[in-house]
Amino acid sequence: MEDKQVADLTEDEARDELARLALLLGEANTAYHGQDAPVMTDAEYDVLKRRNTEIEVRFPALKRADSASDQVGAAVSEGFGKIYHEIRMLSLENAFEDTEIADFDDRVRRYLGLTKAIFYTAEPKIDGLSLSLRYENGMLKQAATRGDGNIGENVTENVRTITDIPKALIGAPAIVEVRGEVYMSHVDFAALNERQAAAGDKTFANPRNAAAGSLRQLDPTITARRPLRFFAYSWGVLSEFLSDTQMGAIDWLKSLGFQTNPLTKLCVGPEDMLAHYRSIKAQRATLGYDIDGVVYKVNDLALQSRLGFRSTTPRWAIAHKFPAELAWTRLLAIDVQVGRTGALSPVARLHPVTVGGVVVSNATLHNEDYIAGHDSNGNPIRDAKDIRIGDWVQVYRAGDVIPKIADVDLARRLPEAIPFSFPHLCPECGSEAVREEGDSVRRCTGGLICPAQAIERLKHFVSRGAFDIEGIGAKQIEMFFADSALPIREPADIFTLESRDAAGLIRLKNRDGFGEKSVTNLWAAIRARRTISLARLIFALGLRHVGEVAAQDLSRHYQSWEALCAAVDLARPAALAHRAADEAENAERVAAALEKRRAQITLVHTAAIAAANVPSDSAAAWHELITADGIGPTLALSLSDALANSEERASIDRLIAHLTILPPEIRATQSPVAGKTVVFTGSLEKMTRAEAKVRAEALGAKVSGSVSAKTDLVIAGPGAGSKAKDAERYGVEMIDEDAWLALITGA
DNA sequence: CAGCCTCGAGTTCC
DNA sequence: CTCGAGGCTG
Repeated sequence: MEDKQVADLTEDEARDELARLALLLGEANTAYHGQDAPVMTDAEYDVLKRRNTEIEVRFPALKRADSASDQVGAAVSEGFGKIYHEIRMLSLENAFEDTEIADFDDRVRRYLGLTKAIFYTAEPKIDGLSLSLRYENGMLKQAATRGDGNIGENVTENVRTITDIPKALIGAPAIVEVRGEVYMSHVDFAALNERQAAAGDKTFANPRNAAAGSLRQLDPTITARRPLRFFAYSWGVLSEFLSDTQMGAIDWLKSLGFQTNPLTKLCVGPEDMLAHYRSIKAQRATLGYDIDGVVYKVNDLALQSRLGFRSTTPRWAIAHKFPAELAWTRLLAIDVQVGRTGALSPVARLHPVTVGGVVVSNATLHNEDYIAGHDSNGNPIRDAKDIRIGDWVQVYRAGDVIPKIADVDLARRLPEAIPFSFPHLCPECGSEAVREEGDSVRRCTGGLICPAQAIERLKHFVSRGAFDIEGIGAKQIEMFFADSALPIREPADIFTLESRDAAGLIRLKNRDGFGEKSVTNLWAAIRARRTISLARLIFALGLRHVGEVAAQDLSRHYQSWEALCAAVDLARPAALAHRAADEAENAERVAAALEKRRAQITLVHTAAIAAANVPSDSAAAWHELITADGIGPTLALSLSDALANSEERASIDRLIAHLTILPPEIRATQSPVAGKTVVFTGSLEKMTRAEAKVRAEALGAKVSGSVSAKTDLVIAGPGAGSKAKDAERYGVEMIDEDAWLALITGA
């Protein structure tokens, strides 16, 4: 049937064939996106996909809900449903040195205001995949991978085949989420690879990949034949909590029937933790499964909740990683890439070598000083080496991910090897590439003239946190940028794509990779993004120093694109005066060293003139900009430069013309301190300063360091000094710590 | 003004 | 994931 012409298929044959294709394409997609090796070439994939589309066109009624043709271009289906983690699955802060563990303990105790030693659990860090299991009324209901921490993949059916994971719990609360690590033992891994090889199937590079590949099988019967195991070590949502310590919770998980790691131990203070680390490290080879370090957690759960979280990691845990695996290989070439901001980044092309179970053929070389081994003044740089093409280099994967060069074997250096000369012209557009004083990167000055920068900025524009247009990813940007019939050269072009296509002679749908359906979907996806939040728009522009968070800050502060532009435009003279003053100050420093008085005097003079000519409303707009939350002079100047650049501005205006911009949502919060600016002063007795700040912010308050007319509330402990006086002077309400606690807990 | 924390921008492999 | 640097805190 596979070879039968589409025109000759009966309806039943077509249905079966679509099912077969769905399976094959699904597998290819999973393999392509996951950690597994690709199962087919792109060309083979295209042939199957085209056949799938042809059949669908002939038998529209048979089209499957999971049809691959619904995925546009190379954006392919995921194969698994998505599960939202009610409680985020976080990553851990990493430490490599013993001293970092003492630092961690110091930080924890300082934050809590404790001087005496505290208890930590220490357990091996299993090198597998984290998993969250949800039980309702004792029954396993859902299993999800970590994903990005917020949203994971639904692998419930596969997880049901893992014997270490109970399908039912006895005596458990109504809702229990258990978290832990899926892994494969060394023995099982070796046996699996032997079976795979015997059957002519691909073998896995390491147990971690084997576990990942097995868990992400679309067919649970395959997972069932893979020997996966599971250690429980944490939890998410619990309808009822039964312990007040980490160790107690682990014992509780064990009593529910989960495997917990036998090397989990309670330690007091850093020396004890390090001793257990060394003990685990010594046993590493005999454990029978891969571990990549030791995890320490504050044992007291009440303290854990006081410590809380930073943006991506808890403050109460740290992973102490084992030293990375190293491998020697030859450096074949050094290429220089150009990034979105014009940064020239050197990349090492290596003779392929296996490091930690993965074949590495590229490695980052950071910047030109890193390759030279010293900065532009000849001072040696920490960890950097004089690296030359042809050298034998030692490679490792930092954090087990990014390949880096650890060392160079000077004894094996060829006598003819010469130091790498870093280009001073952009390799992509030939513009001059300059290094700002004190900057470690050299940047192409070509701006949007440089094709590399233009492409990278477009890729950023359509990326996930920005416009996130389904069907236009990095690949499609490359394609459309080079396209002569239907080009995308700037963001606005994306929104004129459909009308240009309609008017064009060569229609998009007639070309490779785009069928009728995918074109329709693409237009729908683009239209859907004509309405966009202000924050996403600002972020998408890809201005230097303006990332996702800064974009949100700007959005929240100015509420509309017009208001933002008006403020930035108004602040322009003040911005220029600020820069002039900066340059004058720098010149002063240089002048002091080199006695270049004349140049300095000129700059100071220019700065003075610039400052004198700043209208007061401009100065006010500038002041508001740089005092807005999270915005400083560097970011403000970058923003100002971008909007004052006529070409850039015109390009942005062309884009805006196609958009409906949504103002930021006002955070609906009932807390009595929401939106208020509060200042803590004096000593606090029931909590530390840091805790107080975090709690206040969680309730929507803004915590400031100094009292001003804008302050709404001052919380004064004993020993409050000048800030209490300021509060009186500005007539700001002042309360003590107890009143504050009553206020926020009463809420 | 120094040190801490968070953010931005860079990169690899599959 | 990590480095460097911007912005904030003490």
